[in-house]
Amino acid sequence: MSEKKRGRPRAFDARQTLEKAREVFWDRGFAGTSLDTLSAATQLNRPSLYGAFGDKEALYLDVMEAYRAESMDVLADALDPSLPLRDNLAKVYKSALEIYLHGETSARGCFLISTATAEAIQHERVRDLLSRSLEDFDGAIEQRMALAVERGELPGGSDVHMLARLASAVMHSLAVRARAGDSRETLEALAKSGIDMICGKT
Amino acid sequence: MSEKKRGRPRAFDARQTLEKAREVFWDRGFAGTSLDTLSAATQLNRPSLYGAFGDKEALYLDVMEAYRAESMDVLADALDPSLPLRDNLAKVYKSALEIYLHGETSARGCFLISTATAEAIQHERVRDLLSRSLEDFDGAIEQRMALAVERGELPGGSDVHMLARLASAVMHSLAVRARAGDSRETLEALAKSGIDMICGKT
DNA sequence: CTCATTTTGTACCGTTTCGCATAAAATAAT
DNA sequence: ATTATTTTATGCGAAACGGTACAAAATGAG
Repeated sequence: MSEKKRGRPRAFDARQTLEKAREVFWDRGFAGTSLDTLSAATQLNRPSLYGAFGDKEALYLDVMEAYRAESMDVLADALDPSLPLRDNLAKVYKSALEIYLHGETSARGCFLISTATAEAIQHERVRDLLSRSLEDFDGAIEQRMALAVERGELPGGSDVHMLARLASAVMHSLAVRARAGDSRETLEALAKSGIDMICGKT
Repeated sequence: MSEKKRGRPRAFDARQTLEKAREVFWDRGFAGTSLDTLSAATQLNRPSLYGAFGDKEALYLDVMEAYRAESMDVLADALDPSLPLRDNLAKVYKSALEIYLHGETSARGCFLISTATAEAIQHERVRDLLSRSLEDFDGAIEQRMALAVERGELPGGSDVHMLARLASAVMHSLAVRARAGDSRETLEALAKSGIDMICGKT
């Protein structure tokens, strides 16, 4: 690791650059973001962007992948098996809303649902990465729910496959509604109802 | 009505033009669609588009509004109060999937969720119309559910406000997943689980 | 020091973009 | 027929677009 490379050293951090690029894509979408805007936001001129990430689609895919990976980390955290399933779901929705409700002019919602869906038809690789992201999310929740059945937190014979996808469905709705401008209170109420519906009303 | 106008008559039908424009926006998103593409799809040259609808954003808003209105018609149909609530929801999801799963290269999902969310931050009027569309949808379902409580289809004291929003949440998820490429079978299974969850299992 | 290698910054290229100016065409009113 | 009015069609123009060529700058290797 970290063998010193030969030529002129980079004057930027790739990770930070991806974060800056994500901010812009998040607000304006993929097609709505120009390389000039990206260049300004990242403080990198276009040739440097190309050298480091390739063309605009490749950069966008990198940003998507980083978002997916971070989301899975946050999810894994929220699904801590030492907590009750109900608390797990509450943490999942709470951390999601923390992300969705952040934004400068208006709440930005989920990066993938708000921007990748728009490109999913024309850009197959975007669609595939979006699809994989949704699957991974469902899978992690399902895994935790399977454990909940073993422990008796959920009734034996529960369809954890579908329960997990319903839990994700509530998240998808939170994402869309946040982007549409719904208030935090409204969204928290939906999250709470979703938990009650999945785990039983106490 | 239909008083003959003075000048040269239009050689196109505004309604059909909006439908053609919608196809293009649906596949490519708002920012990803150029006026040339719209012009080709609608068989109208740009000045005619401008004369009839205004600029690209105004045209997109017209398309959005038409989609919203049609969706509400389809929804009203599905919510026919002479049917059981369970059948209503089944029709709602079935008719939604009919729309979401149509597409040339890939399933297009919901026009609003797939394309309007991307623009919602930068274009306030898009965000507002998106928000109103979601509210109207929720409201229509809630109204039907209130009736269901009166009739004893749902337990007395049911929180129809939240139940309706959970029913919508399943739809939002169907929309996102359809756009991501999920199969019809997968989506129908989610719809069925959603109905069971809301109306009770059987 | 010299050279190879990599990144940076400027400047540019060809294309596409949105929007409009202008004139021709088609109709109703007079 | 002439005029007023509206739509159509061609085509322009300035700006923005994605992408790259090229030279200067900054490092390690020899």
